[in-house]
Amino acid sequence: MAPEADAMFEPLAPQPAYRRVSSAIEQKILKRSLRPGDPLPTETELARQFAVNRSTVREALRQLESAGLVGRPGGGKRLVVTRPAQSETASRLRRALALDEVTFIELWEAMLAIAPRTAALAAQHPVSEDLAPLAQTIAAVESARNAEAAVSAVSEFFARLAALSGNKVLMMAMEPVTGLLAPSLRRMIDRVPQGRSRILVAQRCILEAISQRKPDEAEAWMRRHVEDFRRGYELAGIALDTRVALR
Amino acid sequence: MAPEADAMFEPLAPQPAYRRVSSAIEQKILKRSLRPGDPLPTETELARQFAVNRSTVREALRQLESAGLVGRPGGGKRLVVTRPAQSETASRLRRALALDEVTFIELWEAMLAIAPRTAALAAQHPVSEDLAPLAQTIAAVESARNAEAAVSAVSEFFARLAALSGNKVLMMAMEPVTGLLAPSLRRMIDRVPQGRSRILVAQRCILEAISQRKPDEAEAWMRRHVEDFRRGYELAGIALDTRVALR
DNA sequence: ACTGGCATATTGTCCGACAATCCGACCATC
DNA sequence: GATGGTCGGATTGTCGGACAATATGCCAGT
Repeated sequence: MAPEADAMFEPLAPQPAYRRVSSAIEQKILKRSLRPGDPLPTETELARQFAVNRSTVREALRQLESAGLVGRPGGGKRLVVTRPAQSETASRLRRALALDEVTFIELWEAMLAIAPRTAALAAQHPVSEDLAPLAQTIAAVESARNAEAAVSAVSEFFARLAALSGNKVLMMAMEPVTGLLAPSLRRMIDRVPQGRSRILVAQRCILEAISQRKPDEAEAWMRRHVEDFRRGYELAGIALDTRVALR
Repeated sequence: MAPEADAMFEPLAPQPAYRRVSSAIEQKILKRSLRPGDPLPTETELARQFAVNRSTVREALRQLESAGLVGRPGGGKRLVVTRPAQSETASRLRRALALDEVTFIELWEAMLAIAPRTAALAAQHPVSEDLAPLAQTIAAVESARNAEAAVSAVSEFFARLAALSGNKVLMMAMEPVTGLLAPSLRRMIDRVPQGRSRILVAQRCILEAISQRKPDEAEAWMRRHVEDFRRGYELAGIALDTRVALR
């Protein structure tokens, strides 16, 4: 990872002003002295405080905007501090993975690691969760007219499950994986006729295990479910090292 | 998540020019018609093509730069298309999780899901990997003078392990988790005297299992290792729902 | 209290300018 | 021929100023 381990000097790079400005504001946000909802000073005011031109401030603001640290909720005019929306972060992660030429098998392995534990957590968490949404997505998988709709319902199933687990880290990890797996799943459903019914059986069992608060059972079913997914993929005759693509 | 489900109309928001420009370039990159390494046209040229002012182009470029889609490798002047560096994406994810007030226990659960499978994969992958770096980080943990160094060596251990697994998704997932867990680990090591030696024992066993290509054993040891971590944390008398902070 | 209108502030976009510096070409030297 | 120096043009970083569109806040009127 460090190809120039023998380099004696760091390349000295005086950062441009727009980056220094954005870092300064970013630090304030990360240190929580600027908190979500707080409005930022106006561009002219920022320019005055940093003693730079407004254009420079604007470039800095665009960086923060792109990072999701500031935003314009409600289509307003002034920028306010915000936290990166989970969906935003997830899609960024998805993009990064896709550009990294991640293969199906890598995603599947990650899925195999994450999903079963997530199911177990969803089953064991004491919070009196509402299982209706989960059941709804199962129904959506069943009643979906085309493969497209079925696939997105399956993704939704995993997302809801992660939400039930109450674990934000797992939620954040799950979304990019299912999102990237979706096209593969779609092809699989197209080619393997019994695929959908097998998915439904597994989902129902998982739901059942969760509603009965049996973590081990939920975990086991989920593991089987994920493994089944891989089998279906092989059955569909697609190479495991196929690189995933964006939608 | 959709508080205005009864809204009849989407708020029509004609996006500002700088966003349209950045989206246009972004699309080209995501579609791979602009590929990493390709130099972008100059700002003036882009301004001409999009028929906007150079300032507007610059704001768009700052967005892409912040997204890691373009960069300036080697401190050059011209921007070239690049893929988001994994470290960059990981730190963004770390930030997002930290701002989301993720708790220790959530991170730990994610770790428990990811790390054992990662260890198993590292042990079973047929590639003739070099285990020396892994052994080195263990040595670093042992010889570390202060808690700070020990902690960063432990993080490094997990990162190397993920690298050995050859799974980019797991690598990407591991980094933010260990990074956010680091401060907790640090406090734990400070307060639990035998903590470090237990870590070392586990790490050696994992290394041993990997070098002997015993996935199950590696997985089991890693699970024990992670569970041990939690125990140490409780022993240190820190609440499990403590929110993690950045560095 | 709600509404509508008005002045002001703020953003989005443009123009033009200039210093710093990176790049490539050209040239001298060994 | 390879290395190193010089130079001019191209490109970026930053600045100042300008103006239209519109969000915001204030005030009057009902």
